[in-house]
Amino acid sequence: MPAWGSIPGFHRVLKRDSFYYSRLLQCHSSPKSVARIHAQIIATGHGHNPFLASKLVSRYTDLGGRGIDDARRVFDRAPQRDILLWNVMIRSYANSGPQTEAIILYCHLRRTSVRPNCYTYPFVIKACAALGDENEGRAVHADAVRAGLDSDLFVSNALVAFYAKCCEIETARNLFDEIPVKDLVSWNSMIAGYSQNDCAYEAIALLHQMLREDVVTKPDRVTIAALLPACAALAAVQEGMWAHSYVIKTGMEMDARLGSGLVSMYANCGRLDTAQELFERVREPNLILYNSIIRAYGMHGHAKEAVVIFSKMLEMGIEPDGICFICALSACSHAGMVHEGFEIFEMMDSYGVEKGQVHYACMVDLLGRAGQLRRAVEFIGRMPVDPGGDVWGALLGACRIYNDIELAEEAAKKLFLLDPENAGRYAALAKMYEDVGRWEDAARVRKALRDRGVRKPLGCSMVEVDTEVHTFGVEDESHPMTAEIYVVLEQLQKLVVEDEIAAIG
DNA sequence: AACATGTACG
Repeated sequence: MPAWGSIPGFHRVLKRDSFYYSRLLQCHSSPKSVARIHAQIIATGHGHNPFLASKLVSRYTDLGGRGIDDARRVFDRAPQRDILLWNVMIRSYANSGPQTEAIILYCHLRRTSVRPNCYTYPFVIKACAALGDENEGRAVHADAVRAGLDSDLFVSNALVAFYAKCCEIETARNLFDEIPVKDLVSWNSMIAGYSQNDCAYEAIALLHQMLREDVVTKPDRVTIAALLPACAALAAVQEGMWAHSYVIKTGMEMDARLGSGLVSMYANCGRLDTAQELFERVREPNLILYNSIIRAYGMHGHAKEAVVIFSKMLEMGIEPDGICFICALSACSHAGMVHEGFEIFEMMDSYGVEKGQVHYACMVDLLGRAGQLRRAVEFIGRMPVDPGGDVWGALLGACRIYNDIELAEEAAKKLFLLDPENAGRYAALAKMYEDVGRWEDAARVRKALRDRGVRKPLGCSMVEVDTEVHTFGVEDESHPMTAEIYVVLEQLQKLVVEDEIAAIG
């Protein structure tokens, strides 16, 4: 702009119509120049032009921060609003928040004579998904049906993602199946939906359906990133390695999104070394990638490494979040690093991260596993918030290790009140009674458990051998090779004990 | 002017 202005007579050749300002906005992105062009638009009498208002709304929103407020001022002052202007303003709120504003604007729009079009619905539905507002989303869906736009591919894809986000995974699948010609986003939305709803098997099955049935649509980095949590959940190392090889084969850059998914997948499949190699390969690491690798070390008992990499992350200036502290604290607790755990716990305040139930539970677990049950109880007593099921559950787990039945009863009593549907914890108490021969008490707990009806499945480990997935639960004797497995398990336990003795001596 | 992606205690 300054360069053009310096050409003599330029302003006479160039007509300063709305297209001129539109182009001008296209090539200027700093807050100052956007504001200056905005002033010019008003000064030259183009302020009433809804097309320019749309451009300004988009531009201001792109600036980030408080830019969206400037965008809203442009929208509010526009003397006339066409559907484009409504759409870009709704889009701004859907993407940058507050998403409730997107919905409020849509409601205003419905009361005008301007008709929403096939661009409007994806924006509004996205806002509903971000808020998890199921009722509003259903209403918008109904509007789209009435407007005859629900068969639009973008609207359908947005609805699939929305219902998946609201845990209506079957509704999502039904809509997905209705899409006659699916595109990459259709497949990605549905695969991601399954992954996020703990339907790991379905996610992987759908990928295979995509590869089999849709010859034109090829998986991209979004497909892979959505698939990886499913591979991790099933410890499906074959599928996970296929995903990894696909990344390499198609020359995808190893960004933090793919990296964190792959790190977690390999860690869950027991391949810590591969997870570590992958972590180092990511050029621009971010918080989530660090969280993944810290958890990976922690879950494999390498707490020292987990803490080292946690410190390295802080040195790099990456701000930790609540999840990051959960990963670091649990690493400490599995390795008995009580002192380090408390240091990290105290750091939460200085980083402005709020301490949640899970963090307190980690600390109880840390003390409890280390055998400091009294200190754990004191810690619970000093908590500034009411201890929840997570906290009592951690204490109960520790009582189980150290056979403190009285304290276990106390913790279990609280758990019955707070978290009556969690079967695994009562099973732990019942097992303790059985260990000391208090069969009647054990039977009483198991009966109470049955009476409550809902039985959450117990946790289990999995391992994939060739093409078969084997699962193992606590006290599980259902596997055809149970006898052999327990022989090996006993050998391992002997090795661990010898190792511990060697470490002490 | 459009919809889809990663990390979480026991």
